[in-house]
Amino acid sequence: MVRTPILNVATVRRLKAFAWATDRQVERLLSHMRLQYVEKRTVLFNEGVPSDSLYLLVSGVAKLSLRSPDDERVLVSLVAPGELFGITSLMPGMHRAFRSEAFSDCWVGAVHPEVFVTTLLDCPFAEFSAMMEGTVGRWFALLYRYTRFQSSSLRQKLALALLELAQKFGARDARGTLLILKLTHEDLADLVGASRQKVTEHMKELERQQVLLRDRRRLIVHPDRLRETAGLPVEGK
Amino acid sequence: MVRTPILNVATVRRLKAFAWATDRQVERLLSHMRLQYVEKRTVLFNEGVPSDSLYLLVSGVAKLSLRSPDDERVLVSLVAPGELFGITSLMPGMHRAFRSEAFSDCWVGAVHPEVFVTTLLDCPFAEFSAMMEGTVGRWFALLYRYTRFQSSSLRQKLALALLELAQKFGARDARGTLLILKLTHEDLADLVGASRQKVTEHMKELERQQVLLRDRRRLIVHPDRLRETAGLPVEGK
DNA sequence: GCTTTTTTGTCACCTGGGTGACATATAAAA
DNA sequence: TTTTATATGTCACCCAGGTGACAAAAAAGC
Repeated sequence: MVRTPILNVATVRRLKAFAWATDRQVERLLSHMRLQYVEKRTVLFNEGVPSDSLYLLVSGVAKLSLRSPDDERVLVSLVAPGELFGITSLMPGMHRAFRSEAFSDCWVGAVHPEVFVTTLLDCPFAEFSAMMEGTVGRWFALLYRYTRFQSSSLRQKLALALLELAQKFGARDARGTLLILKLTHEDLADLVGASRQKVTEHMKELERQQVLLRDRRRLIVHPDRLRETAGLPVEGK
Repeated sequence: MVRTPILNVATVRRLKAFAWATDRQVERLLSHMRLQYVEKRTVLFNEGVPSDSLYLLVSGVAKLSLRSPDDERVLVSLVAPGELFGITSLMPGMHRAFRSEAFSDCWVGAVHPEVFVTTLLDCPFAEFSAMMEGTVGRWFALLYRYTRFQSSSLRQKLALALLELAQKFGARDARGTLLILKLTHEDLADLVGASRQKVTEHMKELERQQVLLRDRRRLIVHPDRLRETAGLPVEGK
């Protein structure tokens, strides 16, 4: 059996966690923290599930990963002792963006996000949470896209980028979603990190496959088919 | 000359900005907002400069980009009307991560981050700011790494990943920074999205170039040289 | 209208990195 | 120790995507 570590203010300070909080705040927070032992390779939470806890890594190394279209694991990040993780729980109704599992045997402290916020910030959780969503929510979406890029072909990257654009700049249209934006192939190339020529080739091909069409210099995309070519689960099936 | 748009509560609601805020809060916020016209291609802020304003895109399209090692521009994201951007200003002392420029002619509203937080959240800016840093700061670092990946060779990606690991898991050592972590080449490959074999080749080469060395199964890296191979500006020059 | 500039489409050719296969070295288990 | 499993090193071969070059088509100016 493994010895349970002592988790008090001094330990927290050594870990350099919650550096901005007062001793009193840290103490209160610790009194609400459930300490748990997680054995190497054990999954703490899976991507896509509702997120109801915030975690502090006390010892060991945790791992955040993502399942790619072709069913490979992308290692997104390794979490070091003292780091907070599982922060999707700070945004309202947001599901886990990554899977988290123990990279080595770990001790992890779990708190309810409400307790975390109200203890350290003295402001209602709902307000803080909405604020987070409104400010960093989109950045999170960006991170999500970029982590997906990692294991994607150019075709898939294009589809992902176009999907994001459709969400931001799309207007419903009889033929699909119209992008109210004049984009050159070069812009798209810069966005997905590819050469202009290859983007032209793939766009032609996507057009041929009826994933998108062009009306003069405006794009009309078909989000469902884009999701399919991007290797994402298609909505409603 | 261009007509100045009217920015009132109704407009804000139409833009779906600050959806969680009350009318009163939005009104107060607007009274502190400086509206400005930004002509296509004009730079609003540059990467690396101190960040003292938070922006709301009122109309037009803004662009966030990044200069890569080989001096190319990576287009990180296009900002749509109603989006907040420049959110590094919400974290204490953080500099701009990206350059922002007008992709088309834009109207932009600027506020001081303090005003933003205190108006919408009723909590001291310093506390909120520290909280943001402690929770989403690291995610921002991740986004930074991934956007850099976009235009990097495998060698550079490896260097970037190792640098991040050195920051998180590094311990000073006579010979450099020791990573207190047992990593296989396969782990590294998953982290940078490459094949195990190529990682082995590049690691050998980095070892030959004295960028890193190995003591049994532990890595000792030389951060400055890593920064150099990653194409990042080397500290202190 | 005509001219100039920007964007698109299509080549042929090159290269970084993926793949499979295998030998060797190192660590863990017995 | 010996055995077994896991990691590392190296190769030959293939392919997605980069590069340069140039023609055709659209836009933008005039």
